[in-house]
Parts: sequence; C-alpha cells; structure tokens
Amino acid sequence: MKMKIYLFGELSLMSSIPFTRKIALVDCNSFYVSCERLFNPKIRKKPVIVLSNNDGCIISRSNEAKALGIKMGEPYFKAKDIIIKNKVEVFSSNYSLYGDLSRRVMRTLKKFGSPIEIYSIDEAFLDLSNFPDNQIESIGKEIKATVLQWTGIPTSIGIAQTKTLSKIANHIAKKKLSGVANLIGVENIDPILEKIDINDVWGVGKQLTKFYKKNGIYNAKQLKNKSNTWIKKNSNVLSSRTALELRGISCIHLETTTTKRKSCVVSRSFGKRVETFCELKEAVVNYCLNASEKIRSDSLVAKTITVFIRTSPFQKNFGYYSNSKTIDFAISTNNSIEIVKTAVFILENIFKNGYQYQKAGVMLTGLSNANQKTNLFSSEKDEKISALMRSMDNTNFKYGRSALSLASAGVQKKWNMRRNHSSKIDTANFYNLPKIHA
DNA sequence: TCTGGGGTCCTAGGACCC
DNA sequence: TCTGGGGTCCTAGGACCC
Repeated sequence: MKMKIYLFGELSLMSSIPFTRKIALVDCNSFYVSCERLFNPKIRKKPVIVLSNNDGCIISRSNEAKALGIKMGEPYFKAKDIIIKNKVEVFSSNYSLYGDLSRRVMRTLKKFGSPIEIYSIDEAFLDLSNFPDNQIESIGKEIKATVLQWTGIPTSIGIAQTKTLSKIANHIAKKKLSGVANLIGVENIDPILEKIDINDVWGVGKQLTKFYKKNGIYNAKQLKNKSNTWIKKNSNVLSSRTALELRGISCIHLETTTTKRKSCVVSRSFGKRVETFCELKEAVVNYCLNASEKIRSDSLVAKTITVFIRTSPFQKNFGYYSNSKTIDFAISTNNSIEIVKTAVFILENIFKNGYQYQKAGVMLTGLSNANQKTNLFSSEKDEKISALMRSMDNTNFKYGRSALSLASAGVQKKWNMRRNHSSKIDTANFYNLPKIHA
C-alpha cells in the first residue's frame, strides 16, 4: 500500500514521495539448539533438542529432530523412545547462555541503524522503510549473513508491510534455502495467504482457531477477506487488528522504546514433589528473593504480592489442590525482607497438609518506579534497608546469586529443579567458559 | 517416575456512585 | 408496594505471545 507519512513526526517535512512500509522480522532458527551447537560442533548435523526447566518439555528442536516427528512442547518422557532410538542429543536449558547470545544478535542488528523492536529472546522487528523497494531483499540477505558471521546464529528473515504479514513472510522464509522471504511488491497476496493455516497466523491461538474454523475460516486469506464488522462483532478488537494487518494496513506499531515491566513472576515446578510446609516455605522464600532482586535491578517497587501453590494437574489419583492469595503492601516496596515476610504469611494461609505439591510461585504486581517518593513516611530506617538491599545485590552479582541470602531460604533445597543434561557453558561467567585443551 | 516459565492485553461483570 | 439508568473503576480470568 502506498501512503503518505510524516517523516520524523514533523508536519513541515511531510513527504510527497510514494512510500511503502517495510517491516522485517528476524527470527533465530531453533535458537536454543543453535546456541548449544555453537560451542559443540559435534552436534551440528545431528538431531538436537533443548528441554524446559526441570527437563519437563521439549522447547527447541533442530530440523533433524523436527523431521523425526518430535513436537514442540511435548513432555520429554513421552518422546524418550524416539529420542533414544535416534540418538537425539538432549540439553537442559541454559538461559544465561541464551540470554548472552541473544544480546549479541540484537547488538548486531542494531548496527544496521534502522528502528528496532526486540520482540523476544530470539526475534526482532526492524523497520526497513528507508530502503528502496527493489533493494529490500538483498538488504535482508545482508542482515542474515552478517548475523551469522558475527554471532554464529542462523536466522530467517521475513519482510512485508505489517508485522503480521512479516510473521507470515518469516514462516515462508524458514522453508527457503536463502532464509529470506520478501512480500514487498507482491501484487496479489491472496495465493500466498491461502497456503497459510489460520492457526499459523500471529495472534490466532487455539481458541480462535476453533472459533474461526467453526465459521468456515481455515486460512489467512479467508480471514483477510472477512468483513471487519463481522469480526469485531463476533470476536474482539485484537482479531480485527489481525485481519487489517493481513490487508497491509498497519495497526500494530513498532515499539522501539523499552518500557518497564508491569509485573514480575517467579515460579518453578519442583524436582520432586514437596509435602511439608517447611520445604514449601523454603522454595517460596527463594522465589521471593529472586523476584525482589529482579524488580530492584529495574528500580521498581511492588504494590501487591500473590503467592500460589498447586499439586500436579496431571496426577488425579492424589487429589488436586490449588490455591493462591493476594495481599497489598501498605506502601509499595522492593524490600526482600518485607516481601518474604508477607509471602510466608500468605503461605501459612493457603497451605494444606496431606498434598503432594508440584509447583509454587510468587507474583509481584502493580510495579512502579522506586525513586518516586510517593509516601510521606519514608524514614532513616527505609534508607538503611535500601542500603542493605543494594549491598546484598552487589555481593550476589559478584559472587553468584544466593551468595548472600536469608536463613529461611534454606541450604539443602531438595525441591530444586532437575537439570540432568546441562552443557554447563556460561559465556556470561568467566569461570564457566569452555576449556580448550591444546 | 517424569507434563516450563514469564509476560501482555482485553473483557465481562461486580461494586459503587449519583 | 413499586424499584431507573448511566457512568466509572477495579478485578479475575481468559487468550495470546515467545
């Protein structure tokens, strides 16, 4: 679609040149697997998978693993037969490694100087509108080649007029040898959209897929051509945005500035079932320390805390129990001690004896900037506490998380996660760098 | 035996007010 | 005994994303 825009947001510079919005989605291929392969050349051509926390589910698969029929999100134990039979290489997830490599990829993308939105650990949208239409494909290829050369991570790039279309272009790029798909300048997009299943459209999940199929919409083309009033009436604004985006009308804008988070959750499944209050408390205290450190590092304070516990929803023979409770702090806080105290109080309230707990979590919500002195009662004592928190964070940064902790956090941590397949590579920690033997 | 974790946004419905 | 209408704000739950 050709349209006029205001360059740099200034009316005086209103452009009269025909202008096409060109959004690229850069997506790292099998990102976690690619990270593991980077430091382990022996697994380059082999089927590889990476497991979620606790070695629970399969969350990243190499193409070879996909070809074996291993599904995304499948529980590990269910796929074990295929995995053993085909000698699939298995890794526990190693988020500090993936986070570090992600930052390298994003830094590389920023070098191109276009507006960028870092959308997730392995994806970024780039606004390439400044480049002429006829150069766009080669720009895409250049980006891909540069990221591969500088970071070793393979990517796929889809380019189109809207984010939703660039997602589709990326979907197509994944199947191309070049790894780049460009929909800019395509006269009739319908034959392309017709081949895209409705559930492969960005923003269409399980429920919407069910709803659309019931109404005869099976692919992206059918959604694109459905009347907007019908969509709005029978679904919601998000769905109508998706449909407009399929038509090339941009509704979901590039978010180039990072906004502070609005909530912070720390939750884990246990390595083995937990039955005693004491152990559950240990876990919750640890999650609190983790969460409060996170919000402090973002200079945020929390208004509300929620604690939840539950047994496994998959083991019906033991009886299912799940409960949570939320409490407002008198004054927003990021003080570990206060957060822990409140969480333990909640836990005492919701804990019931005689259950095998599988998971617990802590949620800090109503986050706001810590430096805004909104209360009249801040005192010298508060200053002392923040100083204490600061030195705790500094020490833990230097000597590893939980070097300094609270006694109630425990030391045994029998409930801790299973990680039986860790590559133990940590590029963010000097002492864990891979050793090279000459 | 073993089924992840961390986010955001939207909406319906209740509470409350005039 | 009858029992309006409209507005705002908040929250819980659902759906989606990676």
